[in-house]
Amino acid sequence: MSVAKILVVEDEAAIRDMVRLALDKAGFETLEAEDTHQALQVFHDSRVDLLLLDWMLPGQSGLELARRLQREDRTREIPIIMLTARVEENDKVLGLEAGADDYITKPFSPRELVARIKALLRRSRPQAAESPVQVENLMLDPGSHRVSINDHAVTMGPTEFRLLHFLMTHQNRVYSRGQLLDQVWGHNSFVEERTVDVHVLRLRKALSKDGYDRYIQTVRGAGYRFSVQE
Amino acid sequence: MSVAKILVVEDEAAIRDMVRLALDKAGFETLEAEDTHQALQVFHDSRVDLLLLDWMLPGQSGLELARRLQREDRTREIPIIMLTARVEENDKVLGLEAGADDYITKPFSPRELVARIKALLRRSRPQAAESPVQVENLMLDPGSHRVSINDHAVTMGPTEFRLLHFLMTHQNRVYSRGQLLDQVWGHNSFVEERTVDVHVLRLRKALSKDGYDRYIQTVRGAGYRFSVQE
DNA sequence: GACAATTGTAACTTTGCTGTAACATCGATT
DNA sequence: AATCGATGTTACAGCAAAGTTACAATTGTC
Repeated sequence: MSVAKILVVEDEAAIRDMVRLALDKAGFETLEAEDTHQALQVFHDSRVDLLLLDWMLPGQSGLELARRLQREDRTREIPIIMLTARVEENDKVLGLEAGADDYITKPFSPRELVARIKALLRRSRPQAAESPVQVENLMLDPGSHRVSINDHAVTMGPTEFRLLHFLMTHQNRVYSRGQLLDQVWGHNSFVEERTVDVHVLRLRKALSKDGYDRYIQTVRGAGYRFSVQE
Repeated sequence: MSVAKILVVEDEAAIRDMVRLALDKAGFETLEAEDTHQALQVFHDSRVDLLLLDWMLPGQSGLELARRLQREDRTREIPIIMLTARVEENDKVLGLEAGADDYITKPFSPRELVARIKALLRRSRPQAAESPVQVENLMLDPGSHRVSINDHAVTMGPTEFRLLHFLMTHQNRVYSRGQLLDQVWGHNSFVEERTVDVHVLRLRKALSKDGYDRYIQTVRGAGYRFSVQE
């Protein structure tokens, strides 16, 4: 996850523009939607890391959208910041109940907005703060996004990194190509299952130093496994 | 469930043909219906694992069919992918609300279609994590797909693994070759019964360490049995 | 905008599993 | 012990799964 994608759901074009300007400047990628329907569309088509949601929307309200996202696995973990037009206690309470993680009242400064977003992303992205995983002299550190063998850096592509991370944190269990696609590539990718093989090959090449590729094991007819044994 | 059955509800013959071609090639079994009425007929007559539903149908719309399936227990769990002719916001939202799990807009590539189907089938059939089985020092763990005797790894082919798993979870009962073919090979396999003998032999060889092959017992005239006794 | 890195796919190669037939052995029945 | 059906064993051809390579397309970087 290089750049966080932030979806802004807001009917007023002026506010959308202002928000986008602020987010672009802060280095985020901005997605936009004017209403709930468009928002669902965006959720379907791309990964969203954080949702900026206006509470007062034409048609289906932001509240309903939030509740809906709570119901589905794929969207449940996405942090939500709600935008409220004024300090209305009732809205806030409802919003927090519906799964909003934070709120900000208009008018707000771009600086405050960005600060809240960063804070929330930091908190809700355990991956970034996750602890390093080590197996013998093979070490993977999610924080610095580095892999090393005997303190000697090992290079690999992003996909291989995610694959290794998943496997190291789920040792001794066999995962089918399909499961790995779900876990490592994400839920809606149209990728051939055999593609997994190629990335396993690349990962093995990267780990071949000191024979650490032996831990990436093939289980014929079942999938792949990370294990120290055998 | 060896081969997934997919029902295609689509009025245009050209698209039906294209879809069937793609599904056949991907190894799925295809059922077809031109309208809602025929579709209900198919649901009545056979098991359906996934529904590909055109949204624009003559007569009763796909939307109504989806809602109807939601109402009945037997069909509620069937995942639905809807086919929409064009990007029509309203349709998509209505569809997702009516219980569609995914949608795909025409024109679509066979590859994308198959990929989405596979992903959906994978997700909607979460394999229950099976627990390890142990008999004395013989241990079989479905999760890691491993067999060991006295903590020492034992290797065998996929079929022997499935056979041993079945036998260990159904001890002290005799199974005929025919029954074993059904249980271990799958319900519609055209395999000689004597093939079972060969795999039993291979399994026995694999278990011969410490004499664990003695648990795979022949019951003359009846079949095979896994038992600790005798 | 040129260059490098990464990704996904297809094609080809290699590996080893699977199913079958043929032959050997065993056990029961006469 | 002779016979016959059932089971054990072996060998092998075909095939499916996994490994590998090359490449085109995309993406990121300077």
